[in-house]
Amino acid sequence: MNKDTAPRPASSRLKALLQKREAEAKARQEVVEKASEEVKDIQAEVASQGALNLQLPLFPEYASAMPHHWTRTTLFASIARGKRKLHHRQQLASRTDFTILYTGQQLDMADNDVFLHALQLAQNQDAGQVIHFIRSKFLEGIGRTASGQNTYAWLENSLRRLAEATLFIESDQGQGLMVRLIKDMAWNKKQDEYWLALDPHIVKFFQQSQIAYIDFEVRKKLKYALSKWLQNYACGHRAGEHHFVSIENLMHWSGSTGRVRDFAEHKERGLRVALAELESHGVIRDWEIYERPNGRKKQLMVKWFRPQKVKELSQESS
DNA sequence: CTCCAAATCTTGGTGCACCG
DNA sequence: CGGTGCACCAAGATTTGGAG
Repeated sequence: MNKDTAPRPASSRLKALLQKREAEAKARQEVVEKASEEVKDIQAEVASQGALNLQLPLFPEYASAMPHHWTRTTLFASIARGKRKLHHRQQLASRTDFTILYTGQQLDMADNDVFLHALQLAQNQDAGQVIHFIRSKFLEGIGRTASGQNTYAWLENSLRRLAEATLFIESDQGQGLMVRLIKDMAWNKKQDEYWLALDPHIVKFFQQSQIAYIDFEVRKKLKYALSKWLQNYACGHRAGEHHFVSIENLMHWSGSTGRVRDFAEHKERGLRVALAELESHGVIRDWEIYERPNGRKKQLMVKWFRPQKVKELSQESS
């Protein structure tokens, strides 16, 4: 108690204090009410998302799709037979604005075909809805004609690989997400029936505008794994423009771990063969490998032009 | 359409001689 | 030495042929 302050009579002092507290309490109450309303709004929003009104968009005819970012990573790699690695929280090669930690067996371009075809089947459906398919039809859909146990065993293994793959994706803005490529699977071998459901979170990637549409009619004709990877990559960039990229980056992103010179210069495989194949199907044209001065060393670069209407070109050629 | 077994193919990776 | 062209390697994936 400080005697220097002029003490008001106890009653009026208490009265003033009471009024002050009441006002504070009222203000708090208002804040709480306002906050609870906001919480309700948020809950409603979350609930509506929880109900998964999200839909995978309808793709153009004959097309499947991949998010742009995914096409610039080694999530699906161009690897040789028998070179599949087992990853554990492996950071996949990608551009710096996007990181993926990957756990599971390394996926190759044939697995990519399976995933893309699953997306095709799931398009225009509610996210996470169950897709039903017959093995032979599915294989036909990805351009595999040979039947037999080996092929079916391969498809089953591929689906398992996709289901086992776990991705922790984070943008440079700090937004993160854990997804599986396939969320649910069921099968009945006697009836030759299979069901699978994609991870609804994947659909979020397809809600955004940056989607690479991949022409499956063209893709089925592509012979080389690297061609398929490059088709993804090329379709992840704007059509009607030239694209320039260092060959070293392309090599890393496509999952090749050999020598850059082999990747760039080999006459019977590698980049040159893949680019030539893509050009013959009208995906790209006017490609060129060139050198760019980069400090003391020269950097191997590649450029190409991607026409607007791949579909028309491919129809002309067929 | 499904299954089986064997033959063949694919493709990243490696070693090496050669050349300036 | 540094870069190049080329042959060869591994090892499963894919094809093939045939039968149920």
